[in-house]
Amino acid sequence: MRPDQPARGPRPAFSRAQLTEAALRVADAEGLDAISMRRLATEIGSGTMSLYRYVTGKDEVIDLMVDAVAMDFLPPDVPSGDWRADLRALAVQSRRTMHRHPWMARVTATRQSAGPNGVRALDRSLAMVDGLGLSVDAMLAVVGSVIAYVNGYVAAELGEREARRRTGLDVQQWMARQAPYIETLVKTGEYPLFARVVTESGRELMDPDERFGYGLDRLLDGIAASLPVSR
Amino acid sequence: MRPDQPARGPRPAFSRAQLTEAALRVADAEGLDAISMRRLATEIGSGTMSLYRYVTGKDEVIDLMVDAVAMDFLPPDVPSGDWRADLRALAVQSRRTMHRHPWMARVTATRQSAGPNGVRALDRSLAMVDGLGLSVDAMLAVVGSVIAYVNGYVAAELGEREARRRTGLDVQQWMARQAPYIETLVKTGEYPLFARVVTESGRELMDPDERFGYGLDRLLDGIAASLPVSR
DNA sequence: GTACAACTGAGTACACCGTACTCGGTTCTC
DNA sequence: GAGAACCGAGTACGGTGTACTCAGTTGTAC
Repeated sequence: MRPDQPARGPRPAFSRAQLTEAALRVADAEGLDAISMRRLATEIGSGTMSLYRYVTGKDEVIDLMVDAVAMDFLPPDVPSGDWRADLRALAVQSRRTMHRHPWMARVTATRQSAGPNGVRALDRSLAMVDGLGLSVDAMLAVVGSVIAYVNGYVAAELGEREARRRTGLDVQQWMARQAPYIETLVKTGEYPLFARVVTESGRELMDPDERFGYGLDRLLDGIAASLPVSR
Repeated sequence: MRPDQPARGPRPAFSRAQLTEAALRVADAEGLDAISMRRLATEIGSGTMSLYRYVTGKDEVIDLMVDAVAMDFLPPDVPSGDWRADLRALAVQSRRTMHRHPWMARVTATRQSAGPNGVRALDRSLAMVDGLGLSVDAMLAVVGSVIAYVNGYVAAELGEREARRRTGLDVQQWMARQAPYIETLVKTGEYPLFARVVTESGRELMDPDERFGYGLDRLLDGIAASLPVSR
């Protein structure tokens, strides 16, 4: 990493913080693909190559974005004492944050956040399950499995939304476009259960929040049952 | 979709199947980013734009790839009767397949596979938990949560590997490069549990397979406990 | 047997992208 | 005031996806 304030020379025209702020603004509004060095430069009012004075490349921009957002779902400093409530809140909060920053899921799925905020978040997450009689390794496995579930669930959730957003169609139009294909699939008779899902989903089943909570609670149930001393 | 064999005109020089085969070969060996229309064209020995006779665009190429691989982890036609063993096998098999095709996790995380093989896989997965007294909706939630966990876990797993692969360093060099940064984090004393992870991970804790199985079993435990009639 | 329509592969061109390298001008330290 | 250090910007290169055009080939219908 490069120093934030230089010793000599003219004062920088902007800061890394402003750069990340601009990047977040663009990505939140138009998706991750809208981010390019040229775009960020015009957004910030500077030359394209000037950005490379502040950042080694595009990858570092994304690292900065991730770490900035990581602050948003930083768990509280000290655990409440109820590990289950804490883990659940962590999951719900993570999902909420990823919904607010839809590009996030695509990134965190592939790249672990090793920035200061990311490490702090991990540390506090581990603290939630400390003192339950688990080894450090088991603690990692517990926290990791919850995070894996959240990331996987939200990624799938946002995948569909992203696909829709890219085509520029609204929900109605998009479903209308998919309908004939789904119809042919159902008509083949080869996918009986899929067909049941399609026909019964008319009366809107579980809403997404509920479904997310369902799997999460099953996971937490299983973790609770496996603790050395049940609490 | 366009017809596979045209009525009139010269016989096509290649087929969609050959195109997907080439794409899979490239992606498996060099990663998803190595795939470009120009690259695929030279790989197949044709002009770049000729590909667009077979495929609407790059997105469809990837759809075809996903559906081709989906065949690899197609669950058996008829469930064994042991839903838990079936779901577990599905998860393990999915993970194995994604390891064989490392680009897969990045794609399935974001885009659901709606091709024929993908739908068939979903259908058979649902069949595993049919007849357990669950509503179609609950069945979707159960299967979906397992898939979410697998996708999330494997994505994280492969993210690190991908990052390493892109730098071209082997495991030793890569860890050596990260070491000083981790050291400084530990030395701050602000991340006590993270520090414990680092210091205790010297004696190689759980191996990845075990850790994957740990979270998976917790999830399945929780699902089992929530079934209307325990089996 | 021939005309014609359909279809083929290939080429050209455009608007993007990330970033290596270079240069003149500004500002701080000594 | 002299000089080093650092700034912003510009140019250029090799890549990307794909819209559009065009000559050539092939099957079918008469």
